[in-house]
Amino acid sequence: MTKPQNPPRSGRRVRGSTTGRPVMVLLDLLGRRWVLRILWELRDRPLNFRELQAACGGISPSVLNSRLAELRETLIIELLPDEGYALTKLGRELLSQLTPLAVWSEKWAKSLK
Amino acid sequence: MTKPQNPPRSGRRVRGSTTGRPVMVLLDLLGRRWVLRILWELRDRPLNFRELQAACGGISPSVLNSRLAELRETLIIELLPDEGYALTKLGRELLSQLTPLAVWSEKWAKSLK
DNA sequence: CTCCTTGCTACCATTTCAGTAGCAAAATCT
DNA sequence: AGATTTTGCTACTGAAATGGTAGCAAGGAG
Repeated sequence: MTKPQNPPRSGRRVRGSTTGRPVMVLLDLLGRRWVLRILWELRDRPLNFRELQAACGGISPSVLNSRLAELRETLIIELLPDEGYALTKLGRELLSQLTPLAVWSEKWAKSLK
Repeated sequence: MTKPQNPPRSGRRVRGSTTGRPVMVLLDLLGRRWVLRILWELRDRPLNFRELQAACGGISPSVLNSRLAELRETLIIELLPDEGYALTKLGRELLSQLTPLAVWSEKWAKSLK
């Protein structure tokens, strides 16, 4: 990883019907394709663009790039020169609230069989 | 709400690159448009189809219908005659893990300003 | 210089979603 | 009973998001 280059483009559009309440904005953000997955893949360590792309099973770079831009604008991840994309402090807080889902999902999977 | 009618169609396709691990399947499900929002709107009480549609800010009925079908197949919600769509026991467990996000989102919103 | 890696853009085919109209069945009214 | 309203849901079309591939510009290595 080499270029910390261009800063996040500002002006993220708020889609749909978020009434402006933070929880709605958050659900809206997390509900976008690949966002949860990206956070999940960054749980252990920073990954660079192509590592992240591979970890997400070959997500197309254009989509990955726009998701990363959105997550950077919202201060959930950051791009560290020579390290790659990493969760910020906020991002780690958010992820910590998501990790119980991994446990629950096991139980859920059993119910589905 | 009147017709408990046709049962959920089986055979939900697993999109993208879920490796089959339950947590991946879950993140994939939750990452679909409107899913988190639907769960959120059902947090207090069952809602019928049109109430839910209104609560989600006018989501188109075709999309709502397919999301509801998916959530029913995965046993997260159910359609109760004379009550409407409601979280199942599993669904309530899932939602309870999501509610801390509402608190966190307030803090997050302050950081964004 | 050449070769490789990396972040990212461009382009187009495919899928998904939005938005509206409206139907069939059940409930409600008269 | 007949008429009207409500409700779950489908159909259809245009718009938007995504998938998939190719490849560029810049930095590093040799």
